[in-house]
Amino acid sequence: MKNNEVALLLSNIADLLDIKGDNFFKIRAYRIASQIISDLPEDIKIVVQGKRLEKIDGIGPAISEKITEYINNGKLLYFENLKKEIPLNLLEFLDISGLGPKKVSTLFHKLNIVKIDELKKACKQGKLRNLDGFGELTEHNILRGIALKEKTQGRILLHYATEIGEKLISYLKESKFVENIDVAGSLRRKKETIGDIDILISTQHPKQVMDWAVKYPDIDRIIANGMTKTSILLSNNIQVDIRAVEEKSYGSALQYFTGSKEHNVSMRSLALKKGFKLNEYGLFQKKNEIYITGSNEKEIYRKLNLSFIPPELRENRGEINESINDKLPILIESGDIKGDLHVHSTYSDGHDTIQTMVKTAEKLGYEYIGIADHSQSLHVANGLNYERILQKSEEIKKLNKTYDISIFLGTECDILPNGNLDYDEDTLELFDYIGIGIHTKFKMSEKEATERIVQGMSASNVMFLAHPTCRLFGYRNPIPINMETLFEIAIETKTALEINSSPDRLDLSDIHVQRGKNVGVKFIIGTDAHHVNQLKNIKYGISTARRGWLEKSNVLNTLSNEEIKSLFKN
DNA sequence: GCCGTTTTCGGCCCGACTGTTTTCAGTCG
Repeated sequence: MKNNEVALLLSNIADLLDIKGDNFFKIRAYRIASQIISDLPEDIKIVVQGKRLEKIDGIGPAISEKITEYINNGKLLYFENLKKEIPLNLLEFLDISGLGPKKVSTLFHKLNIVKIDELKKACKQGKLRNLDGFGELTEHNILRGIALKEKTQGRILLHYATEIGEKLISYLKESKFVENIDVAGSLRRKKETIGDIDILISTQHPKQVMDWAVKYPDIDRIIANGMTKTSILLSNNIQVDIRAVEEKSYGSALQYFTGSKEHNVSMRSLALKKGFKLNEYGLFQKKNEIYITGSNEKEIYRKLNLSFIPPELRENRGEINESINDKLPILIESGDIKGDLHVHSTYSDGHDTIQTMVKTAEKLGYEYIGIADHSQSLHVANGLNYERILQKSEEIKKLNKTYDISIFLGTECDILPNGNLDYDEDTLELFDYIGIGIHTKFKMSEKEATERIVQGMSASNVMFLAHPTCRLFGYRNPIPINMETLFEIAIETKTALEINSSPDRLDLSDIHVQRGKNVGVKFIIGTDAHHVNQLKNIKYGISTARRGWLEKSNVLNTLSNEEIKSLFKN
């Protein structure tokens, strides 16, 4: 699937035009188109073949023609020519904090700088300070920006950002001047990776709050420090933006700082159409600037005749239209989850005994838990052979007599490189239910990966496919599965696709979840817990499910104990 | 470059902070 490739192409065009100094709105049109394509719920190739590109809102004749040329020829002449004018290398400069398109353009046209090393050298030699708009401090800031870029690997994972956000909030709350406080930005939207952490505060004494904020013990340096906005860089290189507003603006500020940027642009356009003006200080009458509302976020949506849009949906993927028509999904919530069917124990590579896992599951209020250990050929994970499955089965039978919660005997059976499952049919009969997954030989072509998975899912009685793409953030790329085929076979074989809640997996991703939902795929949210503390990671799987627009009815483990049992051998 | 229940032309979200200026451009979110 070339969706991401096309999205990158459009985004590169936007950046190059930006450096070139082209029309702002034209550049924005390319950026919007790029996002639309990266969020597209189907294969771009099929859309092009069906001549349906131009029907997509935000894609007009010019961009449609360019995408079509790229899909058909594997190349776009317009882009090739653009690259001759502005070297593609320069796009890297835009990631340096403090450098934007205008300065990059000056660096290129006045000093012919196209590489980071050249830029570093020029800064150190003081060659930038005489350029228009540059000064000594600019040189210093660029060098610091480069150092930061080299040190950090970009975005941080959701669970890590969540922890840091919670720590910051409890510190900031120590100030008696803080009234309301919330995380905003991508952290509130629960994106799988977070760029920086946004925190919003309402207060009548912004100066005192900001003074307290910059005394946070873990600070590397203060980037900006104003009356309403402070940015700090933590010693772990994570940037935190803290904003302070008055009580009467808290709701509109929360709406604004939660984003996404694209969602906000659409919201503000909608407000303008209805005769309002929306900014972080409130919703105002357009003509006379009279304040209408602002203290409560829900009220902002209500006044615009929209049903409330949960933060996880605010990505400008059609949520505003659905909200206008009151057709937003009723998103799944943590209380809907009735059990976890992807849990490991000391029988394979888990850290804790079945009993320990069961006790915690009971505390979480679950009706059932499924212990799905690894299969025999996965020696590194102490996979179970026939005899040890029987032994485990006996233990589960005994525990079932002692606990109110139902304990199921499951497996996370390997799909071997040849597509066969790791147990024969007789052995598979021993389990209450069967989960399958890939844990070896990840290097495959799309054809090989897809065939391997299709064959695995086609075996009888498979309940779910665990961590479908096998990705591990910062460690392993997703295996190249053809998603459309995967969805088709999932529906045909009644196999659910897992949303793996492990923070470094979150697999399937939100986009794929939404695509699957649209064609009728069923999902299951599992933690893959190898330690009792990991059972609580279910919240990250739920976040992904919510970002993929899932309702309770799309997820199998929202079913009651009796209902889920009836699915086991179907 | 895209879009239209005011418009096929003329709009397109909007404010804070920094650093380089001497009233504002660039960057950021």
